[in-house]
Amino acid sequence: MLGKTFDAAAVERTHYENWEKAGAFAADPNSSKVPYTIMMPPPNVTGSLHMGHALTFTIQDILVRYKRKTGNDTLWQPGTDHAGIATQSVVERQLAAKQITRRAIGREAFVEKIWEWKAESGGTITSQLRALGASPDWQRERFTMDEGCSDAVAKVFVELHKKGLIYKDKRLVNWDPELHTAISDLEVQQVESKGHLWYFRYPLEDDPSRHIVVATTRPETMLGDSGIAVHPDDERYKDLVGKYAILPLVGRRIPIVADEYSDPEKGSGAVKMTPAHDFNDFEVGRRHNLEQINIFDSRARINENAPEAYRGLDRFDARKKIIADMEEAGLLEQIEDIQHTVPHGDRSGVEIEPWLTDQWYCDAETLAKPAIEAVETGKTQFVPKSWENTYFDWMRNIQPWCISRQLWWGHQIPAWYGPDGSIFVEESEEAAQAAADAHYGATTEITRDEDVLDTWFSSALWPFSTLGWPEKTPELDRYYPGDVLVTGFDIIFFWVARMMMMGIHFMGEVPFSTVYIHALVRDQHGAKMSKSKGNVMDPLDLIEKFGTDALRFTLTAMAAQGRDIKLAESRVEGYRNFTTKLWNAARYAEMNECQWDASFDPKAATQTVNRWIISELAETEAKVSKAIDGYRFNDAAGALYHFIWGTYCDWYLEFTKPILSGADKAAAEETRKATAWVLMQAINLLNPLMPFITEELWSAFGGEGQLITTAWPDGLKEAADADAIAEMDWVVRLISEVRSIRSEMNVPAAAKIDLLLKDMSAQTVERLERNRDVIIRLARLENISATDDIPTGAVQGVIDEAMIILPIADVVDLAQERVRLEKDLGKLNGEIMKLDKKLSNESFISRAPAEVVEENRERLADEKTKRDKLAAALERIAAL
RNA sequence: GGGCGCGUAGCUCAGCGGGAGAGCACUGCCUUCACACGGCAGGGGUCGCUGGUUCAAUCCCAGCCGCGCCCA
Repeated sequence: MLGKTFDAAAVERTHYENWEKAGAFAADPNSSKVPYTIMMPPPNVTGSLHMGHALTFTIQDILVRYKRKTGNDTLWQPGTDHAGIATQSVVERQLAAKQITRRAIGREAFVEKIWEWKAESGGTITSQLRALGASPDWQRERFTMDEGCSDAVAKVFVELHKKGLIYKDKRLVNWDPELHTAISDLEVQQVESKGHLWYFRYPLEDDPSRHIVVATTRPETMLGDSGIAVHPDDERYKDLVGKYAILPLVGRRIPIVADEYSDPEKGSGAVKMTPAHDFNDFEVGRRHNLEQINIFDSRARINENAPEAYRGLDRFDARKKIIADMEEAGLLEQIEDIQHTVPHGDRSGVEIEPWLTDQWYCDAETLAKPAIEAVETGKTQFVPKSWENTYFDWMRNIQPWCISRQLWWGHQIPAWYGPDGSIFVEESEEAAQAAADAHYGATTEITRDEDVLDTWFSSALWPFSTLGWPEKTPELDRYYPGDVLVTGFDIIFFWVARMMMMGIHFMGEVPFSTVYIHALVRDQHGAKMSKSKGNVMDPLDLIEKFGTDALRFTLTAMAAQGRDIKLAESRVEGYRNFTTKLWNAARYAEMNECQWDASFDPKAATQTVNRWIISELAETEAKVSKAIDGYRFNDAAGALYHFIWGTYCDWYLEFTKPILSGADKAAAEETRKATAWVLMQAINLLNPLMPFITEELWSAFGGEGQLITTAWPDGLKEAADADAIAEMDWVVRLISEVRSIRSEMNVPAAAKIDLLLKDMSAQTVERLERNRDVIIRLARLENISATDDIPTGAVQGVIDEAMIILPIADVVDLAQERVRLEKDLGKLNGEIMKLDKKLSNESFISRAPAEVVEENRERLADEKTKRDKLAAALERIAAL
């Protein structure tokens, strides 16, 4: 016996364990079914489940569960990535609490500590994914730093290096002075902030009484200035180009050059050039052979390349001192308040310092070309399509990808150096040693590059490294390329772009044919969820409160393409109520001994009401399949919600109550079976969205095996019956009309009244006879009969050709009835006027498609019939 | 500055060339034998503004106003 409400917490764990035990999630490389592959973008091993995860994994899970049911051999490849900076920071903080630094214990011991931590807490996110009901093939779970993935990384690095697509270069990088590592452009957040523009006077070499004024937002960088740029067309400075200024506080002689980079409108029109500390200056400096003077150490303190007075100062202290010193020297002309963006590291939160270092780069431009073409030619398609623009824009302007990081946690770069700096890039130390020995002609000591690779380098290989590449495994052959990559737009650059580049280069094929970009989950007011704002909703809290199914269904129902999700707890509550509704429908079926019979043949149903619900089910199945196939998850959720609540519960279960208790045993028996059968089919359709409650009900009703591996309903269309739909639609409309009149006329809910019908067609008479009991029950009637007369003071309505007459003269307030009829007539007349106007328009008749014209004619006729009947009813009232 | 997107019922959003929809909220009635996490009925919208295309525009196009995001 089912309990009064669904207790999610009580059954979720059990069903999940049963699925895993039964191997329901497992891909089967030996299967003859068509493979369907989703590569789970690996979450950070340090992470814990947030709303974004909940959405993205719910969507992936729906696709995978659906495809399993529709006859595919599915591989949903799970795993985690090692999240270089994030993970290293966590462990460093733990050590710092004990006053230990990583340098103090050394690389080997430190990395060991991280592995220990990973063993301890690395399972958090995966266990939370289980709580969400995600069904990836856990047996195949991978980690970006496990042996196979690491081998793939080494091989890729070596191969790309041999082709010249990976190289070492001295360039400016985004340096995080807190974490002491280079970071990617994508890990830099531009923060809008208030700042100042300081105007400095730099004296001219040949006439120290004259100055050129430069404006800067970063005075401390002047210590590294090696030039001044002005616009070639700027009349103010034309005579100064080619001359020299003397850098104050330093005394260096620096050239004044003409370069279009300088904007005459901005500041003074003259810009100081610090090629070692600004990306734009770096480019200008290259064009004019300006010196690159690095004035910072790795902590962004002034180094030995600056005058002694400033050495050792932190960059912000140096700024204050320089401003003070310039002012004292009379060289500070003015200070302007400005609004500008300042780059910050998204992990450390500190200001990023553009810094000149030796780093490893990947030639992303070359790798991007085929990746761009693959999307242009449709080998990979974005859904929604508009995201292609974002992808193209980034890929076409891609910069060399800095892949080295000054961390200890990650894939150590497979490059070794000889005593003279010669580089040996090989997959193993032995191979590098052999190469070095051969190079030097004698056994020579080599040392390995200290740095590790960007985490995204290994994530880029995920679609094939997890399948065993570079080995030619059956899995690689079968599951590559994958079908769809599901992710948020903010990750297009991180995953999509890089997986595309590496996949095409090493596999010769795109890694996935579709990229589905879903929304971001925001709070109910549309603000991004963040810890500092305190508006974070924890999916695990919601799961605990309302159940996993309710959370999943909420996210699905709100996952409309191209729009962010503004999530409020009340929505989850609303869909929790939906699970309760479904649960109670099942409880009702159970109480009425509606038992599941797998052999029930929907095509053989004889009762109109059963043929009708089967037809509605068939339409729902079609809608849900179409919606999931088209990544329109909200449509799938909507169709199921409407069918289960609005059709099955609100109407079907009510329609069939008189049959169940009626005298026709055969009809009752068929209806019992149909009730259970339709419920079980609906549960099957709902299963990908709400896996737990559906599995629970499936077993409660004795469904064979587990619902997760039960095939999607098939052949429903053949059982659909348009006549049954038309008939029950008429019944619904009749009942609704009677109820509506009763309510408006304040007929007490408990009062049973008579219903008279006039002018019925033969078909209506038949429909009435077949559904008499149901109509009496649901419209709360005493009796229904046909009539030719309209009793005095009766209340009237219309359904199609027939008049609805409720002889309740004794309780009717005539004035109220007049108001009701006039209101209805008003609406009808409005409609009729619009249709009349349209149909009397010559161009409409001649240019609109014939079926549209015909449809409008029919509608007009229907509305007029109804209007005439109501008008007559109103006249009769007036005559009283 | 460049790009993308959004302005539809009180709120959150579907719809996107031919009769304005949903959920929640709201109002009234109902302790009807599955469900008050419920049932029945109902109110509420010049579909941001202005033009254009069309027989027909919430839907397509242009401009404007307002809002958001991404990139410089």
